[in-house]
Amino acid sequence: MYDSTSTTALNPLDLESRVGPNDHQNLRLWLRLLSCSNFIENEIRSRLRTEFQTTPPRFDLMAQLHSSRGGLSMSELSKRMMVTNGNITGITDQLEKDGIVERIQLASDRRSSLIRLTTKGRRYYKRIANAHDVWINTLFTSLPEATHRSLLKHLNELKQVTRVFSSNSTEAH
Amino acid sequence: MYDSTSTTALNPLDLESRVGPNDHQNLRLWLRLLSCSNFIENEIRSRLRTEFQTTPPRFDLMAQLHSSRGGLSMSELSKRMMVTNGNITGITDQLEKDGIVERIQLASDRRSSLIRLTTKGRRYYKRIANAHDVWINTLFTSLPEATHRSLLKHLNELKQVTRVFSSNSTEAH
DNA sequence: TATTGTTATACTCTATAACTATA
DNA sequence: TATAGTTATAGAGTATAACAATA
Repeated sequence: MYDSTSTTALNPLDLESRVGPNDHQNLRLWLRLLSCSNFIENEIRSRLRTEFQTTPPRFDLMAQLHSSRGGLSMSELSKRMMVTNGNITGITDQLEKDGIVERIQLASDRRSSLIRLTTKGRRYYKRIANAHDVWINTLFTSLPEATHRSLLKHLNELKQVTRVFSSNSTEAH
Repeated sequence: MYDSTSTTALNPLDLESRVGPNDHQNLRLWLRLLSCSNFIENEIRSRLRTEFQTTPPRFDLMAQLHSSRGGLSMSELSKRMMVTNGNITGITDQLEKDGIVERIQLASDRRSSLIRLTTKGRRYYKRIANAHDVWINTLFTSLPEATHRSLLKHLNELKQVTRVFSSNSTEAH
């Protein structure tokens, strides 16, 4: 049974251990989601650090820039990464200092600038992204195809549902 | 419209936007999982802060203690929360200073101590946990029952799969 | 020798707000 | 007036390692 509250070798004590038999199914689902996500994120954080001396936020910023060849504004990065402008400035400063990204002044709006990967940055990003792909593929390798498809579909539903919720309560932070 | 570049209201640009058409399905699944989890976690972090002046790690520590009435050792907390002993010491210090937890010296092993919620701590925890339940229930409320069940089941599979992976490569950190 | 927990340190991320310069 | 981005600051989490006390 996938949902036993007792602990076996396959159900180690972790974040989810805090749910009791009377807890809501919603809480149970949330903790399970969180513990999956935290676990994988910790693995990745650790490898990014030891193998590439970088961090998830920096890697995410590079990935966002890589996926939009023309570059992105600070505000756009801020929205996508769901952190404040000030924090984007900080991460961008570090990456710029290392020659990985550059700020391009815009003639059209002189308040704004476009952030882009440099050539060096693009090479650096690709090396990390390749390793990252291997990590993820290894992690997910023995997940059955049907489970994979189901998760992809249903997590998308969850995403829609939570977005709607939040746009009602915490509009545009 | 919260977004410009070719995105519908139901698919806003976010972490997941960085996947391109050629990216692996595994990467796609991971980013979807991460963006669900981050989004909910951000909501909760924000509410814990503004409504209860606390943080997810502190709340998690309290929850772990609450679920095991007798209390837990620092090492046990460290394992469950997947952070180092030193960090558990820090969080415990803060909670102890606020009178929420207490350290109980053990006669059986004088190196170790048992961390327990105080009476005040238990009351405080219950207030937060109740609010937390409401938040989670609200977030998940319009998720169809079948989707819920499917996610619960398949996330458990994912959990097993990733655990196995990690115990091969990073035994007992 | 190994384990429990503490201390110290350096770094990063986060949140908030005041500020500038443009629009 | 509103927006883009910067600066400043305080606080928290994280990783690492050295350490003391005990097993």
